[in-house]
Amino acid sequence: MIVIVGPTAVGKSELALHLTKYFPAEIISADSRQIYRYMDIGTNKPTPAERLSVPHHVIDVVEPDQDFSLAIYHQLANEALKAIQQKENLPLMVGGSGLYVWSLVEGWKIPQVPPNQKLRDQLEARAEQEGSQRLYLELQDIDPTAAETINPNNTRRIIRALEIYDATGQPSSQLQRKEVPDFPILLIGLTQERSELYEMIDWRVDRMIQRGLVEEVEQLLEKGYSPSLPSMSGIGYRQIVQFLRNEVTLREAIDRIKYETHRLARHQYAWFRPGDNRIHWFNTSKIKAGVNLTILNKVKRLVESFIS
RNA sequence: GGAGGGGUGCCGGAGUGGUUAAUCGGAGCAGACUGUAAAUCUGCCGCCCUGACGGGCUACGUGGGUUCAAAUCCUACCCCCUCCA
Repeated sequence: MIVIVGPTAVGKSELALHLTKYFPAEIISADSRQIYRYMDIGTNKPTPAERLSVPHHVIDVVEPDQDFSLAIYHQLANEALKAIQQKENLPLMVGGSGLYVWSLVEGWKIPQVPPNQKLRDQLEARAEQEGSQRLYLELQDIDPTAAETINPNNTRRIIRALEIYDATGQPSSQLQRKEVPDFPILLIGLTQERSELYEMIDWRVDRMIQRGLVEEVEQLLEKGYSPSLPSMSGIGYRQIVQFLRNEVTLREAIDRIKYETHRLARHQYAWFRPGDNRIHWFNTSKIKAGVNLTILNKVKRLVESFIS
């Protein structure tokens, strides 16, 4: 499997599409937002034409009001992977959702404990009243290892750890395993100087507006999707909803989308570190239109030697 | 021409004599992460020295002044905004 990682807007998809011209590849998306149907512009999904020319997996897999999670992603991506491998095509994973990427690349075994909404509501209410510290103390008691890595203020993660204990009687830290995949993986990372990346992001956000992001959000609202859904809380959607409710001007909404996307890019670097030597990094700084020929050729050679 | 309001750190915006390098928000920087992950959460954030404690320097439009002490009071000047004409 080839995996292309990096922050949003560096040109991962573009590079991937170029590669599919030279190799019989199919793309597996590792993007936590492109999974939602009807959310095309704001998530910068590949175009219908692109998706017609190359099979794309794990895109448009759920309705905006359906639950999604790492575990579901893990399963879908694994199924796609097996199917591609059976066809003897080259699986090409592309995406910026670090959690999703590493879960596959490192072969995480995710604790099979689906969300227990009743328990969650209950614990959330308690956190509200008694403070998350109280829950944290309980977690320390039953799962000290997990408690060590969870901040006492991070109610959401405390609750999940408690939820796992509630369901299995075991500390979540005991259930976390890795099973390294039995096939070789080539990791390619794209990076770019920070200020240039921010410019690319800003440009792309402006284009999303031109392409009709506001209308896309209006349509989602018309279809009855609540702004409080996780899907609608994604960057671009949340801010446009605020604009449509007259809480901010369009100008402000656009600025916020840009800033939030900058933050997203920074967070993505926490998952894909330029110092991580498992990743073959390519710097696209100073290159106007994303991926240029030099980099494409280098990557091509790398892939060629990898598959031979 | 007349009346009034205001100039604070990258931006917005508190603060009206000392405990203020200056609440808070944004931006920026750094980090955690195994069923919400574009989520949730954490740290830093004037400059210089220090790993940290701490120390030094410069700061609230500009120049004077009052005071032991001023972003906060007085004064002159510059600039901005609103209303009336």
